[in-house]
Amino acid sequence: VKLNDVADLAGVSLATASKALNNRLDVSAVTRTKVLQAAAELGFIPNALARGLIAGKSHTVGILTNDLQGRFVPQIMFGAEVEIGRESSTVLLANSDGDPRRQQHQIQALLERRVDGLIVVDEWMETRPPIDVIGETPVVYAFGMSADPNDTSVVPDVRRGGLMAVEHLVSRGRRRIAHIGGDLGAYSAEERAAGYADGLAVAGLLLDPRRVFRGTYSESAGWEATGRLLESDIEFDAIFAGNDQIARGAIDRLHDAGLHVPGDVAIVGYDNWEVLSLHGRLPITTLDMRLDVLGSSAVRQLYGETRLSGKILVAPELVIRESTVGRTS
Amino acid sequence: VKLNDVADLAGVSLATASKALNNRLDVSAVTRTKVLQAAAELGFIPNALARGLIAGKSHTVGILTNDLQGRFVPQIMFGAEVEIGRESSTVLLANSDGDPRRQQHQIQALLERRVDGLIVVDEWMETRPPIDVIGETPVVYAFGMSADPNDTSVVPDVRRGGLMAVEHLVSRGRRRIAHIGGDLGAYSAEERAAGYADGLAVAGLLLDPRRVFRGTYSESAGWEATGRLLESDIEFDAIFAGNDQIARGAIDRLHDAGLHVPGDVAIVGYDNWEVLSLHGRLPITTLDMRLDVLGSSAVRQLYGETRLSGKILVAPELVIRESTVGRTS
DNA sequence: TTGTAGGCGTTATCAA
DNA sequence: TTGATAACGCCTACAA
Repeated sequence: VKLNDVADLAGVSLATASKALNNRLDVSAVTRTKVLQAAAELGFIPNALARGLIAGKSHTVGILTNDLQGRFVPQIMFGAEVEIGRESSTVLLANSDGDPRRQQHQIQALLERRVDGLIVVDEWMETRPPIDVIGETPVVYAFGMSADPNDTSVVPDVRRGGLMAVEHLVSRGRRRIAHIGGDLGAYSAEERAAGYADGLAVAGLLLDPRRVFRGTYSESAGWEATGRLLESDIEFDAIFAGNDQIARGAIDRLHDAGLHVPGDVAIVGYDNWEVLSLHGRLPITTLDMRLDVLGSSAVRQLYGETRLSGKILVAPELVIRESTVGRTS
Repeated sequence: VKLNDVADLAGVSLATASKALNNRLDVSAVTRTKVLQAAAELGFIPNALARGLIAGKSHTVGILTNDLQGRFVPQIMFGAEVEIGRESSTVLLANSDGDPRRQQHQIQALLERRVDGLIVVDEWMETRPPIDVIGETPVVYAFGMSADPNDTSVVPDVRRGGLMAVEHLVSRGRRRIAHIGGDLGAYSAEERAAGYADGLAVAGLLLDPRRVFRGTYSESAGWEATGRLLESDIEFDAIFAGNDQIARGAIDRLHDAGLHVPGDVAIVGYDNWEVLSLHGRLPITTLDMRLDVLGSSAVRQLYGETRLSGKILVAPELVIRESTVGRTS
């Protein structure tokens, strides 16, 4: 069933039917009603391919990722999808699963479908080579950062998050704040550590290197580093953990040592990974990167008149839970 | 740059250029090379909208979900995306976020774009009303089950998973196997409990109702139920947990009681949620629902000649880890 | 206010 | 083996 059929049933011309359905002004109210009725009766669904062919655009945005299963990508996609829907467009999804050859295929497929723009979403906050697009299609990077500084990359402000974590702990009266961070060399981990240093500086506290541990982003790393802290003679009344897994490991270790969280030691995590931070043994105060906001920002960059170059930072949000403000604190 | 430009540069007609690029037989080798060269030189990208307009299909599958952020949906999408790529099609993604009005919009948008089929992915394994599609577009449900038995629904065989869990524990010499299950009334929880009963029956063991606990799918539920088991005089040497969160809660509780896992009590979880099952304090033996397989099965149903009606079950896979075969067991 | 006709980029059907 | 030409379904000047 096509527009022609609708026009026939309504007893008008193809052109008039088109105008009526597209809410154009130069159609009488009676005609419009007739056409709408006919369309409804026939269950008419306009063909977006034909429309797109004429318009030269598809009302479609491509999202290119290489890790659908990660924990960050889906959240970013969520935010992006909402914003794309707001532009009455839809999402064309392509996942390369880390295979560059496959990715090139995917890009081709998306360009053939004439996406209005492309969002490249990484699972890791690292600098990455720009993708290879021929033509004018605008591209925005999300979470991962393009190596080309002229590209637009939307990323979480994790350094700020480190600062906020420390500020919060200081506001809870903590002064001897340790840091158990993630992988050495990882951008996100370095930035969080830098933010930690910022926070201490702002509070006028000395950064004691013996209170800083760096390992992997895992429970066991948090567990072990906390163990070493306990075994040493270094005093500490709070830990800023590089992520919620580390935080969970730290909490379990403190608990096993008979210490109370946050009574004896307050904990701040990062990522707000709810299975750990909200539904775990003890709800954890943590920094939410607002990946939904990040996703929608990326889309707005795509649609905006002027695309900013370089990194666009998205502020995190501190989510306060019992690991810093428990009743016994 | 369009096909016409390529034809001009190659010095052939539009029709010939088309044939050359589509690997049709009736083109001389020389001409084909000329055309391919011209296309490469111009960076020609065929317009899929024009193609789709003629073919009447878009080489695109719609994935409709209402919870992008869940932990099951992304995995299912992953499997589906791979399989859809294999058919050299792409994914049109739409997320209604649980809003029925929005969902109707999304369906409309996907149909307008002439998707070749629709996959409806739920975050919960529950019976759900079929979606309202006008026209011939085939629909397959994944994870959630359509209330209409004529529809095709691809779901994990969780009952079988319960059976496999018990069989595994029995094979490890356990005889007094407790079950801490998920929400009463939840399909997945009921089926897992039924599988637990199956497993005991197969092994010739008596189902002691005092060894069965039902609560929520949470760490705290696992923690508490295990506590009650410990406080009672009921003997148990293993727990089949309804999911990995419950399993983790149980493990922590046993640990706090000074018991060894799996030495004193072996634990099997469900879902293979890796943050808990693999990267947690103790790697957990668990059942993986093979959601990637589920996703690709759904796609195969869509593309297959004959679509099966009713539930299509996907077998789970037992992932053996230290919570049942630790060194001290 | 309505209708006619041309065109969007491609493929497919015929003739040449 | 090649090339005109008519679709595909819709939108939009422009004419009536």
